[in-house]
Order: sequence, then structure tokens, then C-alpha cells
Amino acid sequence: MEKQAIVAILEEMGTLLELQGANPFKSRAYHNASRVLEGITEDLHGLVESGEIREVKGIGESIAHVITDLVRTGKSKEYLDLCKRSPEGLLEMLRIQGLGPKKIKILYDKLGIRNLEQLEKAAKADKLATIDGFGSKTQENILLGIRALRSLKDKSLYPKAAEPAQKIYADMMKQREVIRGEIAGSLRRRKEVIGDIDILVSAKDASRPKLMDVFVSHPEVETVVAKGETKSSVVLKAGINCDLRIVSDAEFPFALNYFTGSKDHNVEMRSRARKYGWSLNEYGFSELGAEEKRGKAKRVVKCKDEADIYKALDLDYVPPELRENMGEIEAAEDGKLPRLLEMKDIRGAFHCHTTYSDGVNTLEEMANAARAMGWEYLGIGDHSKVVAYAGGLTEERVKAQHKEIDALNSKMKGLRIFKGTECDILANGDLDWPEKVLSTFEYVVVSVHSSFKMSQAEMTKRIIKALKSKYVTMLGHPTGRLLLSRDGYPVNMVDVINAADDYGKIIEINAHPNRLDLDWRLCKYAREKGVTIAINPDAHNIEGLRHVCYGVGIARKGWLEKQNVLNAKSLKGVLQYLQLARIR
DNA sequence: GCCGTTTTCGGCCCGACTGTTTTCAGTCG
Repeated sequence: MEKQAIVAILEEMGTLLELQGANPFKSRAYHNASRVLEGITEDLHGLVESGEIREVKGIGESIAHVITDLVRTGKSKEYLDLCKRSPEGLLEMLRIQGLGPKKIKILYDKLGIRNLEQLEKAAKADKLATIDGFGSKTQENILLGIRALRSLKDKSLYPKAAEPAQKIYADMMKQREVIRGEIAGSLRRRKEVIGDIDILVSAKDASRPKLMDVFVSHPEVETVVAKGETKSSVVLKAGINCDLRIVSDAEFPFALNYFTGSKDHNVEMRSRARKYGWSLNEYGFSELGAEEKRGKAKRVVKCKDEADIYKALDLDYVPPELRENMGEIEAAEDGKLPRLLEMKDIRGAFHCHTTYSDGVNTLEEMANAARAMGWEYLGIGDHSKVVAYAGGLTEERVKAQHKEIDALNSKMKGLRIFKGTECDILANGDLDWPEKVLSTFEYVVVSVHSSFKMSQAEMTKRIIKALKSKYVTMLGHPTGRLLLSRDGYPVNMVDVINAADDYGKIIEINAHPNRLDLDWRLCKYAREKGVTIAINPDAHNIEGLRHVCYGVGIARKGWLEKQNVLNAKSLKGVLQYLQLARIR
């Protein structure tokens, strides 16, 4: 069995244990092991056969046993036993807001409810309110939750969440009572996909009620979910949940750190604080065991900003984009955090669409936008002919586009446009363009847009076959196209990286530029293989260039130099950008 | 179930809000 499937099973086992009311630390151990396993880049089969899997921190004897069974036989007795004891529908019920494992277990034990449909029926028949601990309000909320689950997609792309967040944040900052404020949460971490919006402000206690009123009555607000003294929760018209928290100014750095997350990063920070004899919460550091409620415990270390918090724990300041507990704490301890890339580091991009295929802006508009951003080059990669639904080009249109690019290149100063294509990889691994067309491009991106349902092994084979072509430069979005809300291909990324290395190709990976270094283990692996990183947004309009960047690529070192298309100055800039700076 | 400068047992992150209570459990982040 492949790693990704095992990661999912361990995660599910953790959840099933919760549903069955097992020791919460046991279920956490499974969740943790799932996350740890996801992060390893070594060949899982090898780790299992050598027994080294047992050495991985977070994987002990029992879980190593489960993993070993799954790798070798694709089956695990422990997993099957857990499944047998829990009807499938219980997992689905867990997605209802406000309904957790405990309540689901009660519903199952007392009323025999085993899926969403039965739950809805029972709630409508007024049966839930009869159970101890349940009331009419809970029943009502469950029905609301079921409706929300069916209508609302629970995640939003960064730009969609950023826009209303900025509006509300700006209006909160206009309030005289607000001392400091920040958009926290996954928006601050610049995740590509956002769960909900967290806004944090500091103010005097007395002004909290007024600020909460301002927040819940904001024009962007659709419904108020909860309203308290320090925390309120609303659903925005954009269909996104948004929370406001108000703390004192002394607490602000701690609250900002806490509400920025991620959860895993916070857990790590708190565990670390314990080793110093302190308890860390969203209000400050206090002595361990000084159990005073409501954040009034005596403060042992004062911090004026977030950097002070990290300093107190002997860590370098960790930028929000890196706070995923993916090794950043260890790197901060050793002074080995990478310098994050910024938009100003970017000199250009490949794989951008125009109105020739499914882009929104014309070639000239894209070029002007790129130049206005100070870029030195722009790579065009419109679709090939088989992708009819996305306006795939004909050979005549390719010629016309090349003519227009030549004309623009001779006319525009300071920007070089590259003739590229996003050529489809057909189901059998062949390329959509014949060689005589492929040879007319300066670079070729190959992507999959059809037959997604093949097995991981087949898809990997299909892609590797395409990568062998001497005309191919890079592989498009194997890990997904977040801009288009699509999942990635089912591929074995390690095999694909190995193939890319063998054939000297680039692989696109989705990320915000600041987060390029995030998938450290993958990047580390790529680096060990002598490859480096290149930017590659799958931009379909000028905003796509300007906004978050959606894709980056891992390229074999030396590729750009060989293209002989950049002047010395821009090449230096690009290479500086391409360096995976200071990653271990 | 996992782990160890608290090391083979005993702890594992912490607080707000809600709904149900009449002092608290469940859920969430």
C-alpha cells in the first residue's frame, strides 16, 4: 500500500478511536503518527523492511506494526476491527459544526443513529431533545449544521477570504478604542486554502462590548453564531466563518501568536514552554501549576511583541508562513531558518494563460501587467489542442501567437516573453502536440487534464513517460491547482522527482512565494538530488500574476543558464530567487 | 499509544463559548 493511503488510514483510526470513546491520548497518538508519516521523504517500504520505521519519533511499537502490515499486505487487523465497531456514517456526522465524538457516540448508543439521514430524521421528529444533555437548542443547531454542511463548502481560496477579511479588519482599526490589531489565522500564514477568518485586536476591557457590537453588525456579516465578551463568531455573506477576539494590549503578542497557529505549531510551542517550567497560553507565560483562571495568572516573562516570545524560548523569530510544525522550531533553535522569498524577489514566471486559450486577459495585457510589476520575463503556456473545453490552440493559432510574441518582444523594452505551451499528457502518456509543433516552442509544460481516475501507479507511469520526451521542460501542477479548486494527480511524488532528476525536468508545486520553503522535506530531498526551485503560477489573468503565486517548480540546477535567455543581471536575480536559501 | 535533562511510569496544550446544567461537559480552535 502507498504512503498516502496509510496516512489517511492512521488519521481515520485516530478519529474512530475518538468516536469509540477511547483514551483521548491514544487517538491523538494516531493523529500525530499520521502527520509524522506524511512528512517523511524516505522510501516507506525501505523504512519498514529495515525496521527503521520504529525509529521515527511519534511512531511506536503498535503503530509501527499497523504501518508494517499495511505496507506489506495492504491490510491491518487493528484497522479492520476499529471499522467493524463503527458504522461509516459516524465519520460523516463528525463534520457537523458543534457535534463531536462524545455526542455522536451518545446518539448512536441511545437512538441507534448511524448516519446523517437518520440524524436529520430523528431531529425533525423531535427525538434528540429527549436525551439527557441534549435540549431543543442542540437539536436546532444540529439541523442548521446539516443544512450548512450540504450547502457550504468549508474552505475558501486565499483571495476569496482575504477580501472580506481586509474590509472588516480595516473597519475595526478605524475604531478609536482599538490599540493594535492583526488578521491572524491561516490568512496570516498565507495558506492557499483558508478555513475561516481570525481577526484579533487589543483594547481596554471597558470598550469590548462596543467593539463586539461594531463587529457583529458589520455589513459583511450574514449571521451571528456566538457573541461573547472576548470572542464573537459570525458567518459572512461570502459564506466564510469569521471570528473576532479582543484582548488587552499586554496580552496581544501572545494572543496573536496563539491565533495565528497553526495548531500543531502552538502545541509544540506550549510543550517547549513546559520544559522551561512555564505554561504558555494566549495571554502570556505563567508558572506551571499556577492554575489561575481567566488568564490572570502571574506573568513570568513580559513580551512586547511576538519576537520576544520566541526569544524567551531561545528561538529565532519564526515568520507566520513557516508555523506548521514542519521542522521550523528545530531550525529556529539552531539559527537555521530560511530567508523567505518575497514578491520582489520574483523576476518572472512561466506557465501563464492568455485569451488564446482559457485566460481572461490578452497576451499584451499579461505582458504589460508583468512589466508593470517589474518582471523581466513572462512565459506563456496556453493549452494544447485536445483541451477543447479550455480553448486549446490549433497549430494555426500557435503560429499566430508566436508571431504576436515576436512583435511584442521587438516592441517592448525590459520584458522578454517566452513562447511556451501547456501540452496535455494523453491517457497513454503521449503528448498532444506532434514533434514538429513541439520544436517550435522555447519551453514545454506538460499537464494532465483528463482520465484522473487511473491508479497512482498508472498515473505515475503515464507522467514519467511524458517526461522522457526531449521537448518537455516541466510538469504542470501535479500537486493540485488551488486557483481552480482542483486536486492534484494521484502520483508518487518521489518517483516523479527521481524521473525529473534523471531527465533534467522541472516540477510545479503549489505555494505562495513566502511558503516555497514550506514543504521542507520534499525540498530537502529535491536539493539532495541537485535540483533547485523555479516559480510557475498557473495564472489565467493579470490578478493571477499579482496575487498569490499558485505554483512553483523544482528544477534541475543549471536549467535556466542553459536556456540562454536571461541577461547577466536578471539571471543573477533569478538564481538568487531560485536558491532554496539556507535550508538544511 | 508515545515518550524520556521529570526516562519504563505518569503525563500528554489550554481557554472561551454554548447549552445544559445548578457546577459542568462537550466542542472548537
